Amino acid sequence: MAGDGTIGKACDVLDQVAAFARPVRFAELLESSNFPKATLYRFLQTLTNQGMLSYDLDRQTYTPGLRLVRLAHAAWTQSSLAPIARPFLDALSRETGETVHLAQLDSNQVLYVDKRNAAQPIEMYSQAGKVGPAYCTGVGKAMMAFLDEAALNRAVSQQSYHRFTDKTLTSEAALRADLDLIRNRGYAVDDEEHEPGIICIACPILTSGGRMLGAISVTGSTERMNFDQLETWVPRVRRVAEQIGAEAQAWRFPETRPSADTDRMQAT
Amino acid sequence: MAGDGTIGKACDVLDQVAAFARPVRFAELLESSNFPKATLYRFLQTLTNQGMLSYDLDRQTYTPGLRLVRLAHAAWTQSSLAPIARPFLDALSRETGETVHLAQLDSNQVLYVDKRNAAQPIEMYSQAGKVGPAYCTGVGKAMMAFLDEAALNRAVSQQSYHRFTDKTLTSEAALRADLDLIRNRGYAVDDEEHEPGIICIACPILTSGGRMLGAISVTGSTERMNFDQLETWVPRVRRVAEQIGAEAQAWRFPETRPSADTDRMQAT
DNA sequence: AACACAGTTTCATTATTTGGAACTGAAAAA
DNA sequence: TTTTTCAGTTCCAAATAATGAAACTGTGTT
Repeated sequence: MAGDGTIGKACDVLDQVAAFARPVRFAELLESSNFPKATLYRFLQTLTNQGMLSYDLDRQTYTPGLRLVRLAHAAWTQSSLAPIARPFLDALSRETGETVHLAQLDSNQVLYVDKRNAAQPIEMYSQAGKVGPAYCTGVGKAMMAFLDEAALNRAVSQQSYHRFTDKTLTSEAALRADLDLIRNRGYAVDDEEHEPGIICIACPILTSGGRMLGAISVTGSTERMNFDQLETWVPRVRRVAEQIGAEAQAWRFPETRPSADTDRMQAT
Repeated sequence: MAGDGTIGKACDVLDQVAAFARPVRFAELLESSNFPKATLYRFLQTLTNQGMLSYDLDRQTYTPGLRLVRLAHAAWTQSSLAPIARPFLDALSRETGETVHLAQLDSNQVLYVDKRNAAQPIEMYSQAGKVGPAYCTGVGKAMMAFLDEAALNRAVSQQSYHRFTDKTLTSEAALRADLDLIRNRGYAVDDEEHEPGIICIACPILTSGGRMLGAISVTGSTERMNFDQLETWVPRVRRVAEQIGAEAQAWRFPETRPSADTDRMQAT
């Protein structure tokens, strides 16, 4: 994955800082990277200077910078399916009363780009941007199943196959078998493969040409329901996925995108 | 602002793509940048390759990439005041029933990092990441007023002073005068300077050492209230700002940050 | 068939990055 | 106090990567 000259290296550094998920010291980064001291130092300086990292002078620590938040807003608005999918997610969430996720694939990981939570309806951004494993989540498998062969091979080979529960698929072969099944029936299932007690169904979002754009899922808990009940929703979820796919295809390009930023700022 | 070697240029390109706020063609970028064709081309390739941009093969357009969303999640969680401020914003929003903003300064612009909206309580991430002008918003002025002299000079000189309404402060002198006032009384006011009908009060968030971290505001509309009513909330807002400042100072560094990622994923 | 034009590739030149090593300053150990 | 240690910082010749003018490609147009 690495290695586009200077820019690639700089991105690696960003990822590394982000990966710590807490403020990091120079020394810690030095250890976990394989850049020489001076090189890493200069990268950190430059990135900080650019606002891609932020440096706490007192504690001498780095964290990802706010400029990323600004840029991500644009990314979320333009590159993600979230603005298009929003009304559909709202509807689906209302109808099912369950947690609904919208995800896309990033570096063969699941990137959650939007969410509706049954219980606690706030909590949005804390989820958008979160990543998860692809091989043991409904959305992850739904997406992988509809990649073209080359991309699928890459994706499948890059999974970690960590055993989260005793139902987790822990081999490439098992995953491939499940993906074939998913491709045939058109939806994926997560039967407590990632977290005990959590089950879900997921449908891929595809263009009419068959290109995979993302996936949506409805999640439930085994305490409140079983699979048969959850699968009741499959036709509805599939239909929503189709609608999102169709809109995504149509939407792109009224030359100036109408108003992805939906609500008036009213800020101050 | 520009010019840290290759990395700086790459960041410029990212900003440029983001600035279009819609998918952009190569030619459009070429026109608005001053990079030579081949140079710009290679930057776009590399950034796309890294997931910092995404490229629509069909339409031949670039948009900011999803990797930014992933990185921003980390930035928001770690570098912003949002996780610390969350409960305070919730409370303030409940008590006042008005729109509440949390902002920080990024490139001398206001970056909204969190929000509670009176009317429509969802809508979070669409706001987090949005930027606004500093010289004509409550939070912007509250923050600028408490910058140290060097930073303040830079900030003041970089404002655009565009006249949004006939109450907008449109000169450096007028702004500086207002900032002095704000510094003395400890809070800022936006009297329809950005949008007609929208008024707000804002308090800076400071460390005990006086370093400015951000600001919070309560916004109202002239239809429903006047300034006297709104200013009733000043002591409360100031207190919340102080609490957030104190927590921010304390929080940073239980060596492994307890759990910035608050809620269980339950994803799939 | 000829043209126009957006997008892509090439390659010798130029400028930047690189990283070993030496330096600094503050804090811990003697 | 003096010495040691070590994280963080600076330096500079060598190595590498970025540069950009110009040539090319291929798609869609006159």
